[in-house]
Amino acid sequence: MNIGEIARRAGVSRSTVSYALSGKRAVSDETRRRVQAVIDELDYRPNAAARALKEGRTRTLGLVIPPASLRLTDMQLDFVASVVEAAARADLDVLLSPSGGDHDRSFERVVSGRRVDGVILMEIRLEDERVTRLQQTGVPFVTIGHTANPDGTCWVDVDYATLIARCVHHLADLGHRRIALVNRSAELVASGYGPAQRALSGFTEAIAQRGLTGVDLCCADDATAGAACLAQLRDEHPDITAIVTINEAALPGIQRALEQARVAVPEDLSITGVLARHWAEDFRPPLTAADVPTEMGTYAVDLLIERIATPEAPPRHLLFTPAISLRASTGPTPRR
Amino acid sequence: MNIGEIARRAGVSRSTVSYALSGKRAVSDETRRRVQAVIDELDYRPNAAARALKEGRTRTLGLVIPPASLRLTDMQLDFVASVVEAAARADLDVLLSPSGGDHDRSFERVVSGRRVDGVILMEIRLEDERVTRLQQTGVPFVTIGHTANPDGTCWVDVDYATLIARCVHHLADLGHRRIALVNRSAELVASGYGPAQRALSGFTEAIAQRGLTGVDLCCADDATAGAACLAQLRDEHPDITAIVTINEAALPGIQRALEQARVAVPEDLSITGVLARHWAEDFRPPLTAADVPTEMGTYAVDLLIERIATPEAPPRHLLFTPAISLRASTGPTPRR
DNA sequence: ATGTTCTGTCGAACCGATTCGGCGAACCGA
DNA sequence: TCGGTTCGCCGAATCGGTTCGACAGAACAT
Repeated sequence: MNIGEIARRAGVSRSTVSYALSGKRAVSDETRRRVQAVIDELDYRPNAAARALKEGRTRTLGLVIPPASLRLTDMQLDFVASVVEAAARADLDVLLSPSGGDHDRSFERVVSGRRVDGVILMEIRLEDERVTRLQQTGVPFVTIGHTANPDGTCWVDVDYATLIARCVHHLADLGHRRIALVNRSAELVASGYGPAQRALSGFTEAIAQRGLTGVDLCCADDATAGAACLAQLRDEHPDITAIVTINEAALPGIQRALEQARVAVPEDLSITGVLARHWAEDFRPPLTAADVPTEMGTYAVDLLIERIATPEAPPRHLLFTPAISLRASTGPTPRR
Repeated sequence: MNIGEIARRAGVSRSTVSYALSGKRAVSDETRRRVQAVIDELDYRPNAAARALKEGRTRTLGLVIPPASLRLTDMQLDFVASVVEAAARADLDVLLSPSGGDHDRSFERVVSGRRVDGVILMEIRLEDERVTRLQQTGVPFVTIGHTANPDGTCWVDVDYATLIARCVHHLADLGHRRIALVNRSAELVASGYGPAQRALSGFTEAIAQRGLTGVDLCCADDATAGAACLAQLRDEHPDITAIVTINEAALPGIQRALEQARVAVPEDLSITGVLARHWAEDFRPPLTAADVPTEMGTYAVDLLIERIATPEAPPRHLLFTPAISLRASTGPTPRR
């Protein structure tokens, strides 16, 4: 079922079939109808590889995801889903490549085998060799999160520093003087993971600015660690009256530990942070939090499409600073 | 940087470069070294589209996922991750296609544009038109979950019926007489979603076999619905002493409702079911449950690779029936 | 009647790989 | 010394599309 077969059956040349399909040159209505009839009958669709070879583009986007060993957070999952959805809307396919572990063959295939027109890179480190590699090969790319020197690249990101600072200010306005930051895991922080580092810097700055007392701790990304983290906090810093967090996976554990210790939210302890909306809403009581927009992936795809079209244009960035949604988990300092 | 450029610089013909790379014909060591040197210098990699066109295969697998609107469960996520990982090990790439919503253009591109060598289809309905479509086009495919008439197709699946029955028997052995099944959402059951339906049939059968009293309810896939479901259960069927479930997303809500109502597990109520291991382990107390294997995706990929190699071979199936892991959430019937 | 423009179609080149048939040189045994 | 193999390489065809130049015929202006 190639284009030649269609041409023969319709009694025209191969180029005419091509033009009838693409509309790039005029074709008489009569001919177009005849061609279309044959196409419908045989359920013909042009071979993607042949088209890609001739056109020099694949109509495919590469999405580099963290390896399966690191389990994806809900936010990352939302991101992948919205990327795929947005690409589908633009009639683009998405090729997945696990990377960051030892699957570098996959990454190499995707970036230098010209399998894709552009790449979206998630889980960026502040110093990331994959970015360097992409710049070398000249493949258009957009990162989710940004590196230490972000001016030369395209990216979308959440402004963790500002958002965490806003959370601190919100708590300070309510009268809180001693606040804890529950960050992501120690390994992530150590490896230069942007969100974790920027959350910390936003936290320390805001704490200093308001003259408060701040405690920051790392917490692995699971419920058990969350429970342990809350226990440790109440043990070592019993005077803390509010918590700020970006660690979604720890929330169920925190919830459990709170109930076990009979700590009432927000009467005894206020909780807020930067979280995917559904995590905030699933907590009891629902968490006052900056909701990370789920359409980040959509914006990344738009940016990438734009970059593919005009690679010489100066790189653009999108930094999201969503407003804090007031729910029920923050309140005035408890009286003792 | 095409193969002609390499040939010119190495002073050989294009075919020699190709043979040096593939090893399909003898090439002298001297020539091979010279070619390799040029390739390394220019960082050359063959154009994937050209190769796919000539070879008639793309070295790419298609993975059809549910659309983003339905949020993926953790089990599905594990599955996607393990598919991508297994494909990468076999030097295959994975093309994502959201389908089941209204993005059928994407599905059509993937299956009939010869963009992939084979397809993995997840979230199968008992009657699924996508399966019919794939059979029409003759693209090799493997489904995760199976349709009403499963003999003609390749699939991997979890034997929900048997596993849920085993859970019931386990509880019956402990003395429980009145057991509830917390199923997935009513819509899923209504739409003919296999796991939900087979869980139900396994449940009813085992209940009848042991002469027990069974209650089955549907529960939306989120924490709030989980809490509501447990409340309803304790309200309408206060004599229930054990719960069996396959609804992971409802667990945090169930946990919360239990703690609020001061119901002790397993002293007042036993809980078990078929769940991804990490959900079972994150519960307090850890749930006795049949752990759904995380490597399902690996098996699906293996099966698909096999099917691509020998499409005429009779279709194979893999039905998983993992043993129940005894943890701490089931115990003898409470004395009143 | 003649020259010009416009329409619709065709043929051929091309994208970048793989692969088959063939060919010269080296090597073998008789 | 000569016929037959083997080895290593080359040239050309091929996969299935897209696109450019050419061209016949109709429409139109002069």
